[in-house]
Amino acid sequence: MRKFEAMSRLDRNFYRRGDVVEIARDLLGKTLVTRIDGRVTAGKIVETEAYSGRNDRACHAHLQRRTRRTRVMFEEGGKAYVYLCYGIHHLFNIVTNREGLADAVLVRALEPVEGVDLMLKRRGMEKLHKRLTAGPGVLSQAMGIHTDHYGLSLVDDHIWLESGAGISNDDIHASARIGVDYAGEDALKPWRFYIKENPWISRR
DNA sequence: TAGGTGATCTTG
DNA sequence: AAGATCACCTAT
Repeated sequence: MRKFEAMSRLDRNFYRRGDVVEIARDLLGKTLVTRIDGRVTAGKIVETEAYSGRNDRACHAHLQRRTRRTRVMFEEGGKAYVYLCYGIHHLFNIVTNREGLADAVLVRALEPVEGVDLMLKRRGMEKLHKRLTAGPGVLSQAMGIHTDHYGLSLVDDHIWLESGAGISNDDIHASARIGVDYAGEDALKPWRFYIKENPWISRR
């Protein structure tokens, strides 16, 4: 039996709630699962960042423009927003909120749960090391997520999330988001969340 | 600390 | 049409 089979898949009501910051916190401890070409990999989410389409210059959709890249963020919550960053890295985001309200949560780090051998192979690594899934670019590579998955429903059978034991507020640390200095004062919003003391987060 | 890499956005 | 920018990662 797989470790996550005792859990249950998050449904669309989880993603369609209106408070993206709350959802970013709730996502800690949930398990992200991919089944690609019939092969399953899974990891527990240990670090996230919230992005709001309104009043947040760090969000790609904050100007309300629906481009080929930002389009999915305006769709109803529960879909994958994957984009290419710095020409190299595929970053995986979870779209939230109702149609027309463009919020998303970036998944920044995972603790490997299943399919470690396949993750290592995708990463070109020999041995298990924190670098396997600590960081938004590397975790997407380990899980096999790339821009072909743009717009996929997270209630479907390719990429989805499983519930898990919740993380108590005492065990969650909030801090400023990483790499968003261009956003001015919005860069100071404490919208990065991670599980305290967890060895798999992307930065200390 | 610097450089790679390509989509996206801004400027002229 | 060209240049700047960018939710990163790896190796010195």
